[in-house]
Amino acid sequence: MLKISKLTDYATVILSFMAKNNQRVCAAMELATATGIALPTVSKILKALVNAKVLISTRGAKGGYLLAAAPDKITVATIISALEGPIAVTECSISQQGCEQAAGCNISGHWNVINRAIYNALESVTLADMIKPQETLIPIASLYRIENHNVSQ
Amino acid sequence: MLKISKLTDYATVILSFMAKNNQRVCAAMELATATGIALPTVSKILKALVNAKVLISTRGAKGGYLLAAAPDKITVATIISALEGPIAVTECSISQQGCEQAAGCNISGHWNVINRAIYNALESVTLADMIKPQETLIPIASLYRIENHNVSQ
DNA sequence: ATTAAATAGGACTAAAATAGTCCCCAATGA
DNA sequence: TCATTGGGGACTATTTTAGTCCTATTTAAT
Repeated sequence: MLKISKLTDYATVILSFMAKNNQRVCAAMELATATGIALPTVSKILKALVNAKVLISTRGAKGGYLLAAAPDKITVATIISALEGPIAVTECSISQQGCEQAAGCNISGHWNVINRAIYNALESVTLADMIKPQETLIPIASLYRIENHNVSQ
Repeated sequence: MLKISKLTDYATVILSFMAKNNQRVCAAMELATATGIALPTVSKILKALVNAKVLISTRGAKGGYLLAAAPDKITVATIISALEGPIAVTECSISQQGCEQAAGCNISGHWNVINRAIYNALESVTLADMIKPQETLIPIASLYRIENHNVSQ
């Protein structure tokens, strides 16, 4: 199904909340309450986002988390790779080792093309887009081919 | 990491082999030998591809599998959805139920845009592309934005 | 100084998804 | 009629993901 993990999905919810409250430090506890996600899980996600430099943290009393950049500078690609590592459709596209498949694997170059395309798609949507009301979007769809979904599935 | 499953990866290897031997019926056993993938696993994949109408099967002695269409009509999107179901980055993009996340989930529309973009990317590459020598490709990359990968990850 | 409120890091467990195998049935050609 | 080949589905094992918890560290307030 080629899906993102639950944690990544949560991350977008958390970050959307923070984007709406822009420039205010939020404690993990507050975010847990606001989103309905359990505190330990929220913490885990926030830690990952800090490591990926999507968030900045301050420790100690009155500490918490803050977006490291403006919402329109934080892309979905960034969020996904913060929680799941590099965006790559196959293992072999990450490690340049190539796979051990004996025969017929000269395909990796093609996966790279696909990866690039997907990466660009994910790079085209930002946190700022995500907190816009739904009507105002559909813009990037026009960047991509919409026609001929004709092969049966 | 947003990756396809191992089985899907195998499927592309198997289908590539078949595309190169186009218009010849291949038995599961032959494909297992040719690709180095275990027979039961190959069978499982072939069954899924038949169900998705990517392959046509003939039973009985001298039976086997055949591509249901020309390699340039079989897209990567089709192969992935044959093995993994509909291509959708989030659960909620499939079932229109919406998610149970209490607060702040008006995001689904945005995921749909992303799904569409990814789907089109996967739809742009066919089996025929995959069996081409690597030099001859990189075409669809130009359909997508390549610039500004500037947000840190 | 001490304490309370926060995050950091990492170990651990539980749950779910994926991969892989196997068995018995149905079809077909020799 | 028998050997060969696919069909369907159950089952097990493995791996990944999700979720929790514990201990240490930092900092503001008193």
